[in-house]
Amino acid sequence: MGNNLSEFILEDFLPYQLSILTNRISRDFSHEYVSRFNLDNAEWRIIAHLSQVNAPISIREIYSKVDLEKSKVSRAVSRLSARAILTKTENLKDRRLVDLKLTKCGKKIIDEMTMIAKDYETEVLAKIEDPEYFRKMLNSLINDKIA
Amino acid sequence: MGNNLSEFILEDFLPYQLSILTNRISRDFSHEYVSRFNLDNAEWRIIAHLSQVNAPISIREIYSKVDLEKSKVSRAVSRLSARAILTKTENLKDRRLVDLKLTKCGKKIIDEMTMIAKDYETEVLAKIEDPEYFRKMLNSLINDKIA
DNA sequence: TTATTATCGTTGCAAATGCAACGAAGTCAA
DNA sequence: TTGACTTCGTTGCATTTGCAACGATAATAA
Repeated sequence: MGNNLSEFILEDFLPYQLSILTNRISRDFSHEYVSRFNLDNAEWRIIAHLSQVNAPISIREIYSKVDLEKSKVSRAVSRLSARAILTKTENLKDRRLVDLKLTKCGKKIIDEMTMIAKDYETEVLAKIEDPEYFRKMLNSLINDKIA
Repeated sequence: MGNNLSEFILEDFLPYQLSILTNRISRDFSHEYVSRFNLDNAEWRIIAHLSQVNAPISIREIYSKVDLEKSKVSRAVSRLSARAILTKTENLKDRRLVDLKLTKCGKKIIDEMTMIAKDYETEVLAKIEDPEYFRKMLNSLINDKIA
């Protein structure tokens, strides 16, 4: 009777599926840094990003690379600074900038989290047939070009 | 010198990658229902879900199936009702429940959005080598079992 | 029946969010 | 130099969010 060809099935819709999966994974993994170090997602990303760079970097550098709101980064950085997980110092070449740098405490956190993160990732990928290929396709979506 | 084996690369971390991709896709697609019908994500999901069911369904039914907060659904439903996109009526068998039902206006919206959503999905999937296989793996992650 | 417990949808409220505006600092051109 | 413009990080503020508590209804047990 009705034209079922035009039905819309939300559960099969790619953006919805991605959202469901991502939220679940995000929630799962966040449990690790919340329970151990009482960090939120922004704080976790900031620490993780900082750990990759040797030289001090600015707030601008962070929010442009790590997909977070400017004000969110600013506030998260303040909290992290208050907890001595990182230091904020004035950049002497350009005094508008703030130099951010992990403290020993911050490095300790990322060291511990690195192992946990890798384990978690392995655990998730174990659920799919061809993890390598999946990641390749994921990357091609992220980078907007055919893999 | 340093033990680089233990470095953590945020950009390669699966939960982070999924988050980036999902946010981008979500933002992209939301543009369609925001600009055309001034709906937010919760409203969109509610309409989409309602369109799949013939019988009226409750708020509880929606938030349990569609991964939204109870209060978010309640408020979104009120807005949609105020705009006559759906109707809220008391369920006579169980007066705690509310019967939700799309109006003609609501059906019109989902009809139009169905085509747009399908086109968008096709467009996204065109960026990967083997869309079928990708979806299969995505499903196995969502359903937590090996595909 | 009555008492207890559970479930429904709504709402109060504190916290989080995101935008825009701000002061401070730097850049550039006249 | 001066003045206009840009960029930096912070913050004010209105909106959104999510949790918990609530009244209303229903289910269960005594």
